[in-house]
Amino acid sequence: MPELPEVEVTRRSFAPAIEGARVLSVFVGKPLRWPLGCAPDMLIDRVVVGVRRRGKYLLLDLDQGLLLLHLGMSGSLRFMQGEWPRGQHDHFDLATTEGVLRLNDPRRFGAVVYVDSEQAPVAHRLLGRLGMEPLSDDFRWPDFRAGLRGSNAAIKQVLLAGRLVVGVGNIYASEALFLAGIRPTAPAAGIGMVRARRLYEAIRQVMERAVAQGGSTLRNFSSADGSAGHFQREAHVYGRAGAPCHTCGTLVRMERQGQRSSFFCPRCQRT
DNA sequence: CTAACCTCCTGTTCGC
DNA sequence: TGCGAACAGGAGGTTA
Repeated sequence: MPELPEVEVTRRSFAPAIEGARVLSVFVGKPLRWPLGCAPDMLIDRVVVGVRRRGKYLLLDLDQGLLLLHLGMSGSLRFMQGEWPRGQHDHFDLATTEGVLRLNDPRRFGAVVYVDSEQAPVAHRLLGRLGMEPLSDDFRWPDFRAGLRGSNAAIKQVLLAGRLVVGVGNIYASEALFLAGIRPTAPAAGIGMVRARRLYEAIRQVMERAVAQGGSTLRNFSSADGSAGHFQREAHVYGRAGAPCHTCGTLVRMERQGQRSSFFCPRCQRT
């Protein structure tokens, strides 16, 4: 499941190669989460100026307008030169002078949306409420601390909501909370200064480490050059229900929280 | 405003 | 061995 590290690793794996490319043709397959928002042929002859990321969205800047790409649950991109056979889950192609950017997404929770500008209503609806970027300088401790204080919801839900900090999905929320010694169900506002600070550091640390490891490949994630990630080998709690905690040996527990599974060590994460 | 739930989708896993 | 049910969850939308 692509979270921030997977999206960032994907971005880095094709951004330099696609920069300056001119669009030759566009293929749109089965419907994704939202419609493209323009006639596919309208994109022909546009030039890809750069690739940015905001939260889990990739922003493909064109010389006029931009494409918002989201990988959803099961999406991955490939960027390659030449032609290669399209599989049944390949639902979008952007063929350019430098190669073909192709979205593969079996479950089709992903999206490719064209907008005229980041200020367009559609873009604003999708991007406007996003929280701080954990890997950037705008991830500020005072703001994070204040955000926690302001919510009585369970800390894991606050992290997943993305209004305070973006990009933290189910895997990395569980891992960061383990590193900080905080139980996923703890009310955000009740977390003390020291542990809140530890969580702030843990989010940064786990995101940086995951990017360095190429993300997590649980089923079939790979970056746009086809390489898999390795962070899943380092997971302390995610997917380890019933296995001994790396720190204390207590068996890791899995509990439903909201509609999701949360993993934690009942001893290292007491409250 | 918040919080809980619903929804989209298909490959994989599980129970009988 | 087969087959349907349950599960996986990002995240916007809906409802209370």
